Amino acid sequence: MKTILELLTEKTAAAFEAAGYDSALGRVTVSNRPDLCEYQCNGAMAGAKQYKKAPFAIAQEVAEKLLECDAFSSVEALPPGFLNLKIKEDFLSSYLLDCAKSEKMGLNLPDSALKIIIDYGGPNVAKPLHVGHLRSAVIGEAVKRLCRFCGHEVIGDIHLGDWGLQMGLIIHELSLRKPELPYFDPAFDGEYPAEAPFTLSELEEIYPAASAKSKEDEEYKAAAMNATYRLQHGDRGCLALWQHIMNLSKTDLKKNYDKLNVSFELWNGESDVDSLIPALIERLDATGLLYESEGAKVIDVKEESDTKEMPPCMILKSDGASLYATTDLATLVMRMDETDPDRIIYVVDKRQQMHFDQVFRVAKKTGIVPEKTELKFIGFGTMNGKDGKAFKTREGGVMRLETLLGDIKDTMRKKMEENKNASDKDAGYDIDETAQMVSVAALKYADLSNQATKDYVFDMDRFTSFEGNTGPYILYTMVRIKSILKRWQDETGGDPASAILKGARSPQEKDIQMRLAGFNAMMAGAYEELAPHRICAYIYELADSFNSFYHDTKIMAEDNKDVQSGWIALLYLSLKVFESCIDVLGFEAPDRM
RNA sequence: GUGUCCAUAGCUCAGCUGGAUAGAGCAACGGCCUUCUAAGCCGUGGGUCGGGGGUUCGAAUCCCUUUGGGCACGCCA
Repeated sequence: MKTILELLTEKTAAAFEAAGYDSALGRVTVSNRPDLCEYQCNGAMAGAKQYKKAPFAIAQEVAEKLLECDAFSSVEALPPGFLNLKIKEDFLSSYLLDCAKSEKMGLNLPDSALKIIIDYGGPNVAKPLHVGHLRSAVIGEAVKRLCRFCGHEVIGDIHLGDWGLQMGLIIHELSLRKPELPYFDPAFDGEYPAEAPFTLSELEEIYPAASAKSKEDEEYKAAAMNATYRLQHGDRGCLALWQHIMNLSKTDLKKNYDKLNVSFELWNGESDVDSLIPALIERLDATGLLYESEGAKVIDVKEESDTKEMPPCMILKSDGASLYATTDLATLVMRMDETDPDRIIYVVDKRQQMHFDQVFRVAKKTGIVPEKTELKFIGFGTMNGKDGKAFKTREGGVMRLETLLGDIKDTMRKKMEENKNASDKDAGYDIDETAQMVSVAALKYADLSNQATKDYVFDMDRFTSFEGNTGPYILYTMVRIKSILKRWQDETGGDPASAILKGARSPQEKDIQMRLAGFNAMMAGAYEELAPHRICAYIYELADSFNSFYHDTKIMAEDNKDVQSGWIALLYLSLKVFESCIDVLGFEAPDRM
């Protein structure tokens, strides 16, 4: 269905036309002076030059034509040429009734769903998740859910880093620590143990230790590279160890992503495309675009319109080994082959912008990805600490995601215990579960409410205080709504879903209705720009409107049951909108907090 | 050096594609709990939108210029 702005624009456009002006001037927007009117149209000013006429005169003529309009209770022309439009209460409420009846609150769904792959997460196995992985996971998940909510078929792919030197480092370090293991015996041809010869925490200690050694010791590094080579060339022992590492690591990753409400449909990694690389090279070679430069194999990606220097994309190193770009291209080959998507969206640190520019150009130029498939890069900024530098622990180390989430949860729990009142002792109220929900909301909302492309400051104290524009504020608002709906249901036995929305009786109520009426346009805009922060801004404003209304209106104390059920309908609709929004953002609201 | 992104209240950020008096939150100050959760509500103070030009009826928004910062620029991923 049409957005309310589209409907109102149709009305004013017709009026412009009736008055003898271009109907394109009739664009209606939400008023930026809510004290004067709800909606406005500035077309008279835009058209003044074209018609060589005072904008105020045009506005007056158009206002004249809108007197009989069923949508506006008043239309006022104001100098220099504003057209101030006040909406009729019943026009607004009947629009909302239509929205409520539609599947997704008035959001238009596409005729045919696009097939979209979202590449996000990108953790390395054998390394714990840290705050550097947070943004990709949180933003990627939100973008995935946003696309899905807007009616598309979406596949999330974690794109594991599971095939590089890091694996060789671990294998080599293990061979030094536990040389007696059968994996290191070339003569061994029996079954390897099913149980991994190390624990997860050992693994997490081994990698940084090995990495540090390799930086100081050339011989050590060479041995690790050799282990990498053996792994990539099918050595049984190496592969078996690799499998152990993968199993342990994936289980742990899953557990941590679960806590964040993040999940992936595909757990593919670099290892899955390794076998495709030889064919990829042949294919690239066959295009004639691949050539040798300084010993390496590269493809030019310069374009006429470039304002900057664009280095060629390196496909093979001078020693013949593959690179980052190679696996990314091979991954594209696989994705086109298996899924043939209409769009692939990468949610990656913005510092990798140029790399992806190069990969995308090679993919298009060589036909790996056809013209019709859109390759989209969403680059996000760094999460900084209060000092403006990359977020660190107090000791200056990298903070694990688990620790961060745990700290927020602890603070949260304390706060809940302080606020505890008698009714919270009821059965079915799980303080731990609630603390978990609220902390996830706090963390995700803090991230998503900023524009993805910008760096942002993560201030632990600020986000655990839970005041103002925060995830918990949104949840708190929803809890208030849920609480009233439940009481009303208990007291009247009515079903909130069948309560009928009425025309607004107060400015606060009208404010909520207007915001609800803007839901479909907001969501469509957020999808268009792949911008979750627009959703955050929207629910914050909706929460603000609601809380103001809540304060002034004693819903349960209302004697007029007709009026009361109208409010219940409003609350029910608001809750539906809130729930849709936070579901897209990737968190949930408890019933109480 | 080249390119790119950014600069808005003391701090953290919005600003819906050029509109009226630039908005929130935090911090500061003052009010509001015998009635649906005070994680809330209402109010006060706080701005040369980095500087300078330009485009036009009108600019935080578009163009040029300048200053200060972040980031990226072939054999890491």
